[in-house]
Amino acid sequence: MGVILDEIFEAFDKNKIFKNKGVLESNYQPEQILHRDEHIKQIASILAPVLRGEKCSNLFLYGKTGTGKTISIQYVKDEMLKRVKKEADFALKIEYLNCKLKKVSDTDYRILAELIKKLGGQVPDTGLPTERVYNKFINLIDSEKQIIVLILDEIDQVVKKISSDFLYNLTRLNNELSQSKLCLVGISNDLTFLDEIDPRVRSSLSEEEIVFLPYNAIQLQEILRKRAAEAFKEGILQEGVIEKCAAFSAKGYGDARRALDLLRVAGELAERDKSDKITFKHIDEANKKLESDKVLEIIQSEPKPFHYVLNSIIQLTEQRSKEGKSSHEPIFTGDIYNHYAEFCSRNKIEVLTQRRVSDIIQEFDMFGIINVRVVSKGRGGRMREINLVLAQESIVKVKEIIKNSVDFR
DNA sequence: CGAGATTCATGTGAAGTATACCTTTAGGCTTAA
DNA sequence: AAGCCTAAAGGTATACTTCACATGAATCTCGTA
Repeated sequence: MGVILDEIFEAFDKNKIFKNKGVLESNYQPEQILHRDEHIKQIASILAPVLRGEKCSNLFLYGKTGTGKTISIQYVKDEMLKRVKKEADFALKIEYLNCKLKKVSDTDYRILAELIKKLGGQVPDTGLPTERVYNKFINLIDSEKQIIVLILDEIDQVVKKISSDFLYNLTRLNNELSQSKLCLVGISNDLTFLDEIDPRVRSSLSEEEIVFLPYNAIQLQEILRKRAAEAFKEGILQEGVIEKCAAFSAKGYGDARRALDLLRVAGELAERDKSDKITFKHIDEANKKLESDKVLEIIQSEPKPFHYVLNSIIQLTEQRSKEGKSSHEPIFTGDIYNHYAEFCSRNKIEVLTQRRVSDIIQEFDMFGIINVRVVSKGRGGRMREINLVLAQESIVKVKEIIKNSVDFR
């Protein structure tokens, strides 16, 4: 019955492009994963002991973004959870946590808090001694006989922001548990991650390792075709669009997630255009849009002081380009700080120290909003040379955001 | 003329401060037996 | 007497400041060819 209704609704739907947009969204879990059979088999065989209530080896997955790490582990996770219900003399919990999420990323405290929440406990956002949160976590795990698989995605972020002590503690946790067992699955985008961490952690965390290599252009195309067939209506893709999407992101190291985003946004743009085809033009536009959206989101979530600094950077950049294209003088830390300080005092905003502004500039660099290079001008001193790397259209939007956060006189 | 010392303007690390939250604890008040 | 609420006490995380030292090449100094 439902199927029939679907058909009716679809027939009446004015939407010419999408059949099922969800297929292209990043949290979509396809029932079949292309080109990752080997990886999935490996993961499954390593984690299999868990189904019998035994501890399995800790596992470490790495590969660049969009190489199918997350989707593969999720797939195995779901399959295992399906299977475990039949025989239940112990509880099996598999928890997935993306350590890069804004609310999680900063401290070990937050990660633990998040894990506890996922396991059904309660923890406030701040205030508790970290030690106590650890204990709470241990108690929660050990309260009943169970086996827990913790999947920590983007685990490199944790170590970058915190320290490897956190991971060390986690790997040692099994010693403190009496009834339960804990298995760790780490996922990292950073291929050099393992080399940089404490060897003690390294040996225990990566008892097993699986490397995910990027998809090549042909594999990407197959993946895109398959998804596109489910997501779009028949015949709305211009010839070569799939290839172009694949090419766009194969350049960026075969990132499948990005390729799918590209396809989805291109579809949305085509829809807005009232076009009945997705063309190359839409792909190009989608590419730009994705770039600027990412940046805008970051900027929007930053606190006000960041906006003031960014404001100075933008204004100085525009000044420089107006003055004369020939000179094209770069901007330096000092310029920004002076402009910023003047701007703040003019608007009666508290002025931050140079030290702090320096850190803020560095953070902008990490976000990719800015390109920064430390240059020494000999006796002229040593400073950062700063280049804004935003497209013109996103600069306009950034200005909007900033304007809203500044209380002009 | 060239090697080594100086110097500039800021990078960068460590440690300290202020603020915002959080739990625990203890005292006072209410409630029910 | 037990239960509940509230305020004070005691902790932590975070954003920022202060202090102090590190950088690295243009420039200066000065001995030497």
